Amino acid sequence: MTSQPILEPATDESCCARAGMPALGAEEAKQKALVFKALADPNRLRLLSLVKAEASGESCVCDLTEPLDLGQPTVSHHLKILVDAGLLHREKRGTWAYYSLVPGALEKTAGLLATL
Amino acid sequence: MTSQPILEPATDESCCARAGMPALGAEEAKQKALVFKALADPNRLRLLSLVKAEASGESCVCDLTEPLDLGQPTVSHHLKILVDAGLLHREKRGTWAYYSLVPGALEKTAGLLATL
DNA sequence: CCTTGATATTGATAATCATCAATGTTGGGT
DNA sequence: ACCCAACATTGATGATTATCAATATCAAGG
Repeated sequence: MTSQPILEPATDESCCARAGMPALGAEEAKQKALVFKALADPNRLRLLSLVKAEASGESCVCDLTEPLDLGQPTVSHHLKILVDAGLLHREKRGTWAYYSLVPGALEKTAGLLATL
Repeated sequence: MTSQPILEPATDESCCARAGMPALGAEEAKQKALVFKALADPNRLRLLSLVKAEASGESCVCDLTEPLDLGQPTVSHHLKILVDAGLLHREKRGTWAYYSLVPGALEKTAGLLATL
């Protein structure tokens, strides 16, 4: 059940980020921290980098397992975390699962830092 | 001893980030992950936000303890992590310790995402 | 000096996390 | 129907981590 993207929760209740509030609320902070948690692991950063570097824009798990020197279940686990964070998109075609960057997700994450 | 800033390691051996390398190396990834690890906690995000929101640009620990509903040692611990990551600057004046944003650190962190 | 107040550090504990081995699932070929 | 290949899930384990209580440091005032 743990599969709702964090980065675009399909809108909160209010339309835009808080107007002139003094500081980050507890709930907002928890949401934003989830995205950074997804980035807080070297192997996940490398996964993002590998997917981004792929000319076709997408990579399957088998292409990502070897360069990271990790087992396939571990790679799948990391990819799931990145998908749940809204950073990667997963598309299954046949036996393969293709992962690609969610367009604009990295930029949006960078924006989270600006609106702290 | 764990007090070297990550965000500006005073230069690696080579001058600039890798030129046309296919993907993030293991060592680079570990360094970048350290910064995101520092951001991967709701209370630390709120600390950054509180410091940023302060008109004077700096906050002492006593001002940060109450709004987060955390004990003073815990806040000090989080602040240390943010300082070690190169995000906050600490200046001790008298009995108080004043924390302020390192200029450009958040922007530089955002840049890390662009150069994945 | 002695006390007080503001922070930092240490030690302990419960929770979270990264990893792997084993197993489950599912789609394509024979 | 059967098997194989690609991927996901589960369970277990060792390593980090967030937190607090207790204690240490350290500067300013009396």
